Amino acid sequence: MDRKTATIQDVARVAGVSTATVSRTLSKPSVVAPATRESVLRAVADTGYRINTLAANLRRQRTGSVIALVPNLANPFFSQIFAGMSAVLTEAGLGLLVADTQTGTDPDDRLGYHLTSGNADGLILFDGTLSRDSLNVPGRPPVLLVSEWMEDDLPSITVDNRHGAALAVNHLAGAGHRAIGFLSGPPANVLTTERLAGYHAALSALGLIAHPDWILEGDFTMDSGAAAARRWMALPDRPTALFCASDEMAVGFMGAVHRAGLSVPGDISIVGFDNIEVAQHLTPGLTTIRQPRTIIGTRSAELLLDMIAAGSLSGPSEVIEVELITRASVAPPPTPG
Amino acid sequence: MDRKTATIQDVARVAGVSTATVSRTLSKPSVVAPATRESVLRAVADTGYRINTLAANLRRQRTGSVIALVPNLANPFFSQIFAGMSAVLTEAGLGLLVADTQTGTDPDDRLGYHLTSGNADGLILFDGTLSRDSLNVPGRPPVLLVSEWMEDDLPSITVDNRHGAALAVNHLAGAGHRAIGFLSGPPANVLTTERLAGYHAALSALGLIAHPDWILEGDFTMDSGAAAARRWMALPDRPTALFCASDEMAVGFMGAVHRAGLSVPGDISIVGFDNIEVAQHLTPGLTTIRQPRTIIGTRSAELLLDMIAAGSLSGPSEVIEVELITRASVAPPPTPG
DNA sequence: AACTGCCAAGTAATCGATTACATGGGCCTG
DNA sequence: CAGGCCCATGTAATCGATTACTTGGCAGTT
Repeated sequence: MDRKTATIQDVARVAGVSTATVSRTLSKPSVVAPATRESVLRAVADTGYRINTLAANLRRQRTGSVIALVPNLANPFFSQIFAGMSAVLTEAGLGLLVADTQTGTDPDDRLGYHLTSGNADGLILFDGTLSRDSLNVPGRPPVLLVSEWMEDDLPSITVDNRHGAALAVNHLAGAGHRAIGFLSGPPANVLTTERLAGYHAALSALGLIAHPDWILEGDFTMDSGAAAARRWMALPDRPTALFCASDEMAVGFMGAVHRAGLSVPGDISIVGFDNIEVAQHLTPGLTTIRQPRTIIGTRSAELLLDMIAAGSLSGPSEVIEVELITRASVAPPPTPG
Repeated sequence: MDRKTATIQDVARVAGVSTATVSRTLSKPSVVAPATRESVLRAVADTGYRINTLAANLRRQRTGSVIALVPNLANPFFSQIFAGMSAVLTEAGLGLLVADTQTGTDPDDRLGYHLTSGNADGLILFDGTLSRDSLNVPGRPPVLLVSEWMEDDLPSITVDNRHGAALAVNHLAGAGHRAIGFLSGPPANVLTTERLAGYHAALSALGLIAHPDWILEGDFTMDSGAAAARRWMALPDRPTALFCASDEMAVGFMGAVHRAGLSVPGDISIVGFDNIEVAQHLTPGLTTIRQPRTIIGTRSAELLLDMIAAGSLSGPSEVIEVELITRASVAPPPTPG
């Protein structure tokens, strides 16, 4: 019936107290006398009062939300991370706003916009292609860098990409492969450079060589994996095993190989990275490096909440461990001849 | 340097005008004299002023955001829809808050919370399992039901599930199949009932019968698809074709069939529903019914924006067409003997 | 009885914008 | 030249909470 919802004034009137008392009852009940508290709570129930977060946040100089800024919202890789983040943030009374850097104009502008808009108490940034200079804005909220970052002092959450690459390479070598290729992401991408570095390091440690032709370039998408497969098949001296920097590329690669009448793992063994859900349902099942995405999400939210609570732009960084998941896409190399 | 960001007062002082003029310059520039406008804009630039959305929204009695409430944030099906929604909402100056109904307690409570919290100017609801009664709260914002709804007068966006099912069945029948099964979602789910109805209708129209054993039950997940495959293989009289109510289940089904040494489409032809990205990279490529998810997202946002602008709880509903995508998972039935 | 101290509750300033209404100057018209 | 109008701008109330500061009452102490 009542179009407008009750305000704190209404509750105060009904309970016969001041608005200050109502506010206190709701935020720190311990400081109000039990009898008063009860009558306020009853008035709240009677009026159907809901706190107006906007007004509260304005007064408190906060926004009540955190923005997750991803390169591309349509990428399902993030959804599971969002779920973890959302659970933690909701618990803390914060909302999760999502936005991507591809809508509209320049990605760095988008970041700058969100940093200065004052729409968030904190930002979680997934896009490693953004310029670090964009973060130099006065009065910006705390920012946590996730996944695609490395090297510097800004608070971040990453996974151990080098170790993951080493796990993959060692597993392939363990199956008997000596010609192990790498399907990379975009060259400038940190995930690419880290996984590539891990790949090289692991090969050297094994005394194997990395032929430059064996490094194929993709962009993490399934389509780019399929394209890489066509290049691989055209190679005069094909590697017998391939470590793919993402499961998506591995899926595309396998699909294209099959379509060409070749077999995985008969003609080429494959290890992916991520452990996306479909990996275990493929034929053959995809051996891969698991990234614990829910944990990445929850830890990100937790670290950011700490920074927000501390009112600090700096905070700890964390490296999350990865794990080899063995399935059927790896077998000994084909016996020549 | 300055910890605090500039307020409208600062801009007014620098420009030598009143705050009203600054506000007007920013919101409806046409009503202020060009000279004044320019000096205000210069002052804005000089001070680095950013409008405080919280304060503006409080005054305007709106929140500046829309909540998308999905059953499960981790489900990648939604991410592409989010992308479409976000693009439209951002354009309109609104933020997209995401939340799921699984975190915390009772899903209906979660919906109720978001309806009354006053944190959103509108809600987009993807969870068809919620009770419609939950929407009966006074003073709630406009709500648009997406995808998992049917039948009533509330504004909604759906796809033509029956027609999609008919496309699938007709395609299978066209390849020569007479024993066509259906792999459903949860029985109570509207998508299930609609697609099942379409399946039955199409079979009748073709003069084919639907054997009850040929209706397998899943829950839209890959795992449930794999489980269904095991039940299918145990069937004394297996259908030679299967229409799956989701691509995810089709993926799981195909995987399990292959693992058992049978072949798709050699032993069974399959049509999915959704056209998820991986469908075209599977072996064989999955024939499926495409749902235009980006369009679902953009249209949802547009319809909701209309309702918000009109200040109305009601609005038009829309049915979005689906399309058959032909790939290699359908072939003529195996010749008996 | 007077004084001190403390606890619960009230008063009112404040967060930063928007906007209804008031004002004043310039121009046009008769 | 007086009257009326309009346009650009200023004044100040307002959105709905939080919270620093103040007040008043009661208990305990001497």
